[in-house]
Amino acid sequence: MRMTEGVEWALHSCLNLAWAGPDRPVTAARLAAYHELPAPYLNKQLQALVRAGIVASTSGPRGGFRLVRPLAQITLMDVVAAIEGPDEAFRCTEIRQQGPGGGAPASYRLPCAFAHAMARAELAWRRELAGQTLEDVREQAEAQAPAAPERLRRWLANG
Amino acid sequence: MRMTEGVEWALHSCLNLAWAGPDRPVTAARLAAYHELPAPYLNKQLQALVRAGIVASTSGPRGGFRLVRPLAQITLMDVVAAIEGPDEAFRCTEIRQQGPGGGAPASYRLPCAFAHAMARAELAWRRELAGQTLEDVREQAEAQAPAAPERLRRWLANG
DNA sequence: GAATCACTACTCGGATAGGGTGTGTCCGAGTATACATGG
DNA sequence: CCATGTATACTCGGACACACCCTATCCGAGTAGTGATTC
Repeated sequence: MRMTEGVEWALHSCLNLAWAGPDRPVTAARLAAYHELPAPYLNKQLQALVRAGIVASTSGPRGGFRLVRPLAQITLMDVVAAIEGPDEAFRCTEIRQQGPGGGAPASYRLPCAFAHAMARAELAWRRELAGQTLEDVREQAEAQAPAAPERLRRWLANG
Repeated sequence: MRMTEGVEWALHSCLNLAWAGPDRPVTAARLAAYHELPAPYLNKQLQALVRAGIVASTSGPRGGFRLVRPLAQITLMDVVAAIEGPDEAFRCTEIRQQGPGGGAPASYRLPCAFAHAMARAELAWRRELAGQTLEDVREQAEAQAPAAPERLRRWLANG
């Protein structure tokens, strides 16, 4: 089981957008260059964030992306769902119904016990993701590197 | 994010092995036929369970697979780890260190705040998986379909 | 009749191809800006 | 000097190839059973 690379990019991009401030949008090319990421592909991930209503985009000169709401109102779950999609990791294909092992169809009113157990675990995962906001992460990140926000702003201004 | 199909197969196979009883091993071909699965590929998954020490294999005539320990001592985490591998879903590639965004290396003693947050969620997921044994699932499954174990044993005997 | 040996059939195990999803890239639609032009 | 229309440059957005991992498969190594053979 492996999560898409784009999730990490989207998370850092959201944090960078918050540090950049709401004054003017930041283009995908700038966000990508700041961490040496392929710009068109990061653009693709940002589009997913737009569809999820996390960031907003502006076309044309002086356009770019900006956060729609403050970091405190963006959970990790929001970003993961935006990039990875809403599907669950474990998808029960109901093999119990196939072949000689599949008995009377009346037994299949209730969901597969394995699927239920796996869903329970995924629920715990989602709950934990939904309980942490990007604001929490920002505080930790700034405690580790207090100069990071200012460095980003300078780099954006001088570019 | 998507979990391998083989996890579902491995889980049902373990349950079927428990229902078959410890008297004699069951071949991969029989286990596969019972749910109309591709036999060679299921064999591959069973090999992973062997490497993980969950089932044991016997070669030659009257060979096959059998459970090493009772279902109560096999957690969902054991099976998932055996099939999916030990790697975490979210793998931090430390993009924060790349490009102009990467500041002084001294800031990177501590792990990335995003990676820490994601790891916390995955820990909750793993904890939930480790808290449920196959015995728990067996009880639920037999409550839903009490005839299932006997049907499997009959089918194995008549095959 | 019993033990031994070789043969056979059967099973797992790892090495080998194909398909789907993520990864990376490109070009076109749309817009704010800047400039030239006319009043 | 100011308003207007136009051309321009820049940005996002979706459509297009490539690569890797999961899926599916095959054949060889090893083993238990079986039968013939010999003492």
